[in-house]
Amino acid sequence: MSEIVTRFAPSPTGFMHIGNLRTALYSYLLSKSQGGKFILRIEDTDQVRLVDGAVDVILDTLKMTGIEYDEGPDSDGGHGPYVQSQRLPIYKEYAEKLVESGHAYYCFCTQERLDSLKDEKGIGGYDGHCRNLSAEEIRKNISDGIPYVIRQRMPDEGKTSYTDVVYGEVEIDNSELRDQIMIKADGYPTYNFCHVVDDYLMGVTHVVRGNEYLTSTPKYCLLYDAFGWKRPTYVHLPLLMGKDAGGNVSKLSKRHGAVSFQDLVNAGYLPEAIVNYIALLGWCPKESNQEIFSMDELKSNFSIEGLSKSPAVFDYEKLKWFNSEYIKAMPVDKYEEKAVPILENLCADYINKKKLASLLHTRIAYFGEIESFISFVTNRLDMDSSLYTNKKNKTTPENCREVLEDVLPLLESVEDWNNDNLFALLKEYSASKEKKAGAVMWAVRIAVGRQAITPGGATELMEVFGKDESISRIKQALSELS
RNA sequence: GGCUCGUUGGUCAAGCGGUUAAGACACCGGCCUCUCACGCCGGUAACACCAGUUCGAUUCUGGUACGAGUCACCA
Repeated sequence: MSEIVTRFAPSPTGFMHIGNLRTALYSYLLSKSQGGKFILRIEDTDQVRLVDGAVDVILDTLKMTGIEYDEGPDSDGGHGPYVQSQRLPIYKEYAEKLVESGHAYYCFCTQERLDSLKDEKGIGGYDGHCRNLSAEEIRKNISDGIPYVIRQRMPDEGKTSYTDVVYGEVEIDNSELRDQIMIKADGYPTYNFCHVVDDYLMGVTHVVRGNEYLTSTPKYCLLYDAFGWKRPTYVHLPLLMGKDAGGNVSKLSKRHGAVSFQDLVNAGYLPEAIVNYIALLGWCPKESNQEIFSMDELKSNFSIEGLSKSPAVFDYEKLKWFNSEYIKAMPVDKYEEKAVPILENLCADYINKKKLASLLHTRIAYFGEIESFISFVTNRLDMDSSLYTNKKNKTTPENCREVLEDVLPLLESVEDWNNDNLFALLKEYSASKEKKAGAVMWAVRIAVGRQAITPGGATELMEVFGKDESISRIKQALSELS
């Protein structure tokens, strides 16, 4: 059996759409699950849409996600160059071959004429106007400097079909196929043509790509046939969808929120969690209900039979769950490496960041969420004394005030200010007064935190704030209660 | 509009002729607990519709509806 070769062929648009990343992932996994080869190719033939630094975005993303290519722009495997704009002579040569064999032809039609062919809905369709130009006319037009493109000649009748690995048999009437442009007037090839040439020349055996190519694939099959090349195996993937506020589903785009890999990383999602989640959007392991997968596990578990046919809606809630699982699984030192700097940026010097970070560890779904959790730390919030009322612990503003008065001098005398000592102290106090520990804790927690729900209990909060700030907050609370 | 593909709970998704139709997220209860979170236990909720084929259809076939993709000198 010959080796499987797959590729990822993004356009350098400046950002990595999450759906595109998933395509890369599946392409990579398909190859690596079988010990095959994976190629990265940059499709930059649209000179109008070139963006500076866009290739770096692609390279960085693949690096961060652990999708490693065997051949690519910066690692030649003998099939280079891997950037299409550097392969222009190759496309020219192959296009000419097709002209010679009658599978393609020169077209000199103007944009105006093409536009006039479009219907009221703006749907175009070339009429084959230049199909049968004589050699004489072609020579004259070229020497007159009339711009031209090279078009693929589609069969007039019959059907073209192929077997897709996930969708099965796909058959299209040739009458549906337009004489598509292979080489543009600027001399650059179109995707429709050059990806076929490249895939063949680079030995790609399995073409993995989005479902939007399902119906144009017959044209590519015809190209393979015209060259006399063996067609690759096609693996079309269901699209990634987004749901808007109104509940409408459509192709995942910016209106649905953050959709680029970089956006998600910036929001504080971990690359491993993102990869894990998108791997499961359209693929499911066989004979297992496992959901948490490392890249190595994905490689060994991936199988093409697990691919789904139907589009999947990207669910930020589920992503959050994956991310929180990954955060919780982080070793403390690694977690602190990420969380503490964020807190240092946000909090005053006297705040115990490590402690705060540890309180947040099981509470945040992504790192960008930290800020929203700690407004009570960075400010003394406005509060209402009704917060002191708690039914379960039978607390009221009045009895909380008594507790705080009792407890203040006790706290002031604490030398070693940490959670364990503080907890023991308050526990002892509550026992001596025959109060519920919860009632004492409630009073202190509200006085110090100044909000109903806090990440952490009374004594944990006090450790975070340190002695001076804690005492100061209790004094303020007392003055507000009198 | 033509063509192509799709349709299991709100979302992801197992199932591949006979099942009490898995599991996960979300949601709702309960337990744990210095509030919340974590953790644990439990619950609500689905085969788009109509015909066939069959002893028997969520599973096979056809149609309908709905959704999506595509019809560029973009990929």
